[in-house]
Amino acid sequence: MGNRSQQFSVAVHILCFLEFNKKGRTTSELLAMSVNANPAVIRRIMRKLTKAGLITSTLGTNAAISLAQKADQITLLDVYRATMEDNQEIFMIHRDTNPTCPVGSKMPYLLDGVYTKVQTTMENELSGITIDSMVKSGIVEIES
Amino acid sequence: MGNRSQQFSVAVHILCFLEFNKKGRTTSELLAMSVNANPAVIRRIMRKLTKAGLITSTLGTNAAISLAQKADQITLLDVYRATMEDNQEIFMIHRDTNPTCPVGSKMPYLLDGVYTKVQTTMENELSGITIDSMVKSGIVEIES
DNA sequence: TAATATGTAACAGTAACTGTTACTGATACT
DNA sequence: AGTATCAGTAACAGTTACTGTTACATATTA
Repeated sequence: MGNRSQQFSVAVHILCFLEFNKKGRTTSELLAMSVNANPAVIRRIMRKLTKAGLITSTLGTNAAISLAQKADQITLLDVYRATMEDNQEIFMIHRDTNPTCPVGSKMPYLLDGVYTKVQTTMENELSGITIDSMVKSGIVEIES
Repeated sequence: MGNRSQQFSVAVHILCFLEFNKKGRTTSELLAMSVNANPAVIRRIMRKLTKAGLITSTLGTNAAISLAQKADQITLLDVYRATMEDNQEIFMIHRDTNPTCPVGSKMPYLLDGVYTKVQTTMENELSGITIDSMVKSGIVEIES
């Protein structure tokens, strides 16, 4: 139970790093060092962020990764949508209930309604937090 | 990613069933039929609900399961807390980051703050939904 | 052409949940 | 007393998903 994947957190980490180091050149190996994970893991998450239009990357000797949008326009909802691709739902619904039972036949529908409401609230909260605000609030002291 | 466990949903199902069938006798086998799952699965979840003080059960020939509180006082937050015991956190944080990196060293703390805020919002939403309201809104037609 | 770094595929290891069986223990009815 | 019933619990297999890792293909720059 609970969300066992750390991809959302690592994705936020990557984006914050890119914003923090925007004057320098960021590679997947550098990100891997900051996150303390394998470069392939970073690239696996990068693929989703690229697909979602949040980052861009170039190939070759001077390859570099950078934000595809301004940091104050990338919200945690964008990151959530990008990393949670398949499993967008906050809670899993047991849909294989007994269709002949007055309760069982209606539970999936009922839960759908309730979870949608909760999730919308959560997403509104996420949409109010930007990468820029996170970096500025927590990782500033070195930049002048 | 996302929450792969259906225990929260099944727990809500169980509680709604108990409220709906409060004039009858509910057994774990009856619940298993409504949920369409093995009775042991039901009992596994019942254990958590009992521990949290949401249901009571008796043993013996006429054993029965019933709500330990009035249905309009049991909220989905109670159910969430009961079933998510260990994994209360909505998102997993990658805590094994690089302590020598200005970004990596601060990410876990930053994410803690953000996630706590989001989770509080979600929990407030859950605390506004009761078992009684769910049953009344969706599973009423048979009761007069 | 060589070096560098991303893109991608494949595989093992691990963790968690569900499904299932089987047994124990408590209670009520005969 | 004795038996039937049903909750409580433990144990195990099967499945799924994520992380960690290696290896290779691909694109770009020097």
